[in-house]
Amino acid sequence: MGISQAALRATNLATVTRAVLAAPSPPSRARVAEGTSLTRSTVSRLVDELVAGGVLAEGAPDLPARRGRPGIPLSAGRVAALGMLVNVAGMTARVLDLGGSVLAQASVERDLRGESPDAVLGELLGLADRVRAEVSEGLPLAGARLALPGVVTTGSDVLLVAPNLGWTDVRPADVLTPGALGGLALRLGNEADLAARTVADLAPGRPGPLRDFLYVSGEVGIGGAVVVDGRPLSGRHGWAGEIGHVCVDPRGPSCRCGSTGCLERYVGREELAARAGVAAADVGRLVRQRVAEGDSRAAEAVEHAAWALGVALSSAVTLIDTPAIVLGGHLGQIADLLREPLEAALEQRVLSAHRVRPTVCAHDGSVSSPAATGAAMAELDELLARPDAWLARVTDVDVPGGVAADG
Amino acid sequence: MGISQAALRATNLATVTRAVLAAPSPPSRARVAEGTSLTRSTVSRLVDELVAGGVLAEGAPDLPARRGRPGIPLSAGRVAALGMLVNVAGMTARVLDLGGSVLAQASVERDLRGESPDAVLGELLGLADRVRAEVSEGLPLAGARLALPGVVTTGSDVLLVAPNLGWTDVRPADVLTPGALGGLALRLGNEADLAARTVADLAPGRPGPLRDFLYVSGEVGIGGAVVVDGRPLSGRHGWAGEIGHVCVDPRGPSCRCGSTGCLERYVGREELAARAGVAAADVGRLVRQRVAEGDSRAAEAVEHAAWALGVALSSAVTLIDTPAIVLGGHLGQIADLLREPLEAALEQRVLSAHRVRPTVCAHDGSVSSPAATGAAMAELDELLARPDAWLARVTDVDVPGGVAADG
DNA sequence: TCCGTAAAGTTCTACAACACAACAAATACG
DNA sequence: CGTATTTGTTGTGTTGTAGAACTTTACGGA
Repeated sequence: MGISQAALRATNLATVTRAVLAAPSPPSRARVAEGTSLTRSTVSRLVDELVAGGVLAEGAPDLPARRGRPGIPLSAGRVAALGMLVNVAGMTARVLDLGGSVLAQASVERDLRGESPDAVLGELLGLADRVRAEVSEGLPLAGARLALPGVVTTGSDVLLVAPNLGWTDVRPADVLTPGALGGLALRLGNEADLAARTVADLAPGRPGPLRDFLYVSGEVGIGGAVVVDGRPLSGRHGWAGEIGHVCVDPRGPSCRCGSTGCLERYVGREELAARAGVAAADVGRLVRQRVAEGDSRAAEAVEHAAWALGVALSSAVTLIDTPAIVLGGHLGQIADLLREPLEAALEQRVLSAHRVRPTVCAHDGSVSSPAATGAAMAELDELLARPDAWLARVTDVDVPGGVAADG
Repeated sequence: MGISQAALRATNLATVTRAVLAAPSPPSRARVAEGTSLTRSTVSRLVDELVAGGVLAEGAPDLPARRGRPGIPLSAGRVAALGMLVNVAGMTARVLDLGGSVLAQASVERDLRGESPDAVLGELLGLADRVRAEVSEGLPLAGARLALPGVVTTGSDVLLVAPNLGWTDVRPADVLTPGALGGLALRLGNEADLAARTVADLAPGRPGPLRDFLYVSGEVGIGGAVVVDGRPLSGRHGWAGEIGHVCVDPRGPSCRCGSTGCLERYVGREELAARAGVAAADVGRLVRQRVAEGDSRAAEAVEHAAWALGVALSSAVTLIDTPAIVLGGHLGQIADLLREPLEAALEQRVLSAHRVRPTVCAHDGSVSSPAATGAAMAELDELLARPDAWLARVTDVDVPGGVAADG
C-alpha cells in the first residue's frame, strides 16, 4: 500500500516514457519536461536511464529550424513483443515494435472449427518460431500474448470456452511453453478486447482519438469490448463485454449459449449471410456489393441487422454511457450502410441520446487480424506501465528478453 | 503528470487514513505500519499530522491484553459531511460522521411529483439549516452533496432530467448556494449511484464485503448503478447505470423515455402494483403479504417481474461481468421472492453463469433514504482521497469547513 | 519487589529522488 | 564575430521515507 521513493521514480519513468511515445513527433528532453511538469534535470536523468535500458532511443539531431542548441529527438527504443491470434478463420503470429511497426509476421488462413487445440497450437508455435527467428538479432522481446475468440480467465492462462472453435478448458501455455518461446511466458486475452486496443491506441503508448467506446467485432460470433479510458473493461472474472449474447428479443431464436434471442443470432456471420443470400466466407464485401446493385434481399438483411444492433446497443449504451460504437469484422465492412438506421435507433431508444448522441464508426479494416497487434500492444503496455522493472531486468541479465515480468 | 515528493506524502497520508478507517477495530500506529508496508517511524509522523488536522483521533489507551507498551487506538476524527436527497417520495438532509454515524437528520415524506424545483429546494434548505445547526459545535463539514433521481452532468452541477419528478435542467446550487450552506459548495449525484455506495462501503473508507455488483433500485422508476471495485461507474457523461431503460422486449409497451419495452415498464412501482392489484405506495410490503396469503395474482406479478429482471439483468451481466446483483427499494423488499426465479433465469441466459453464477441479494432496508447517506459518504471519500488538501485547508484557516475542496 | 522481555512509539542519521539555479554547449541572427 | 536563445548537464538544497537505536510502558517470572 504505502509507497516509497522507488515508487516515485517508477511513476516518473513511466510518465517520461509515455510522454515520448505519445508525442506526435520525436520530442527533445526539454519538450518532455514541459509536457510533464517535471524539471529538465529530472527528465534528463530519467531519459538517460531509459536510453541505456533500450526503452527509448536518441535520434540524430534534427536540422534546427529555430535558434538555440538543437534538441536530441527521442523515440521508442528497440523493444518488441510477440502477439498471436487463433480464431475460426485462421492463425497469425506477429512481432510488434515499441514504435508500432510490424517487424515480422506469418499467418495461416483456414477454417479451424473442429480442429484439435494441440494440433492448432503446434502449428502456431511454428509460425511463432519463424517470426522470432526473423527478428532475433539481439532484439529483446517484452512478452508474448495469444488472442482467442472466447472466455479467458483473469489469470490469463486458461481458455474456458470458445464456442465457435468448439474448444473448452484449453491451456495454450502447455504447448507454447516459455522454453518454446525463447523464455517468454505466454498470456491469453480475448480477441475483441485485444482488437479494441488497436482502436484505443494508434501504437503502444500512443492514444488515439477515441478513448471510450464500445467495440463490436463481427466474426463468426459477435465479440465485444467495453473500452473505458483506453482500457477494455475486464469485469470481475475477465469475461466482460460479450455483447454478442445480449438479448435482442427474449422470444427470439435460441442460441448456442443456452439463451434466446442473442444479438449473435441476428448479426453473426452465418446468420447475416443466410438472410442476405450470400456466401458466409466474405459476407461484408458481398452484402455491400449486392446493396449497391439494388438487391432488395441484401438491403432487407442490412435493415434487420441494424434493428437488432439498435436494440442491443441501446441497452448497452444506456447501461455504460459510452459516446461511440466501433464496428469491426464484417460489421465494419458494412458500417456505412448500418450507420444511419443504427444511429436513428439509438436516438430513439437511448434515454440520454437527445443530449449526446453516440456515434457509429467502422474499425479501419486495413490491418488484418488486429487482435494479434493488440496482443503485442498489451504486452508492451505492461512494459510502459513499469519501465523500472524492465530496466532492472535488462541491467541484471546481460542478454535481455529472458524471463517474463512478474504480475 | 510527473509527481514529486509532495505527491508521495499525499499518497501515504491517504494510505494511512484508509488503513485506520478500514480496520475492524481501532488500530495502533504499529498495526497500521504492519498493514501498509510503511515503517513505524513514517506512520507515526503521518498520523501525528492527521490527528493535528482532525482527520484521525487518538482514543484512550485500551486495556492491554498482551504484554508490551499498550498502543494508542486510532479512529476517525471529528469531520462530517452533509448528504441530501430529493426523490418522488420526499426529501432528507443528513449529517454523517467520518466514522459513519448519523449525527443529525431531518426529512419530509410527501409525494413531490409536479412540485416546482424552487419550492422543494427551498424547503430542503430549511432541513439542511436545521441539521447543520444541530451539529455545528465547531464540527467541520467536508462538503455537501444532493442525490437526485435523474441524469446529472459529470460536472455535478446540473440536473438534466428527472423523468419521475418531472424536472428538467435544474441547477440546485442556485438555491443551495455556498452562502446558504455555511460555505459549502453543493454537488449533485445520481440517487442510485449514491445509494449503491452504502452497499460498497459500510462507512466512509471502510469497504464492505461486496465491492463489485449491479445495484437495482426500485422506486417509482428503476434506477441502477454499476459498481466496480467499490465505485459506481460513471460513464463518459456521468449517466451510466440506467438499467431501468434497458430493453426487455423491443415489442413491449412504450416508455416515457421514448423507447419500448424498458425494464421500468415491467417492474416499476406503479406497474408492479397494478399487476399485483395492490396500492402503489407500499408495493413491496403488500406484495409480500399477499403472496404469503396465497394470492395468485400477486404471485403471478412476482413471477412476471422476475422474468423481466432476468432478461434485462442477464444482458447486463453478460456485458459487464458482475458477480452480484443487489436489489433496493420495493424490489429489495421482495428480493427473497425474486431470488430463486431470477437466479434460474440468469443461469439459463448468461453465457458464463455455469462457471460463476451471479448472486442476488437485497439491500439492507433498515436505513431509509440510503442515497442521503451515500451522498455524504461521497463527499467524505474525497477527503480520504486527498487528506493533504484537507490538512492544508485546516491549518490555513483557523475555523475550518470554509471553502470547498478543489476538483 | 525487581529485573528480564516485549511491544509501541520516538528520535536520529542515512539515503534517494526531485527542484532549483548556475553553467556549458550549440546554434541562429544581426 | 559577438550576442541572444535554447538545450542539456552539473552541483547544491529540500523533502520524505528507511532503518536502527533508544525510550516508554507494560507483563511475567524469580
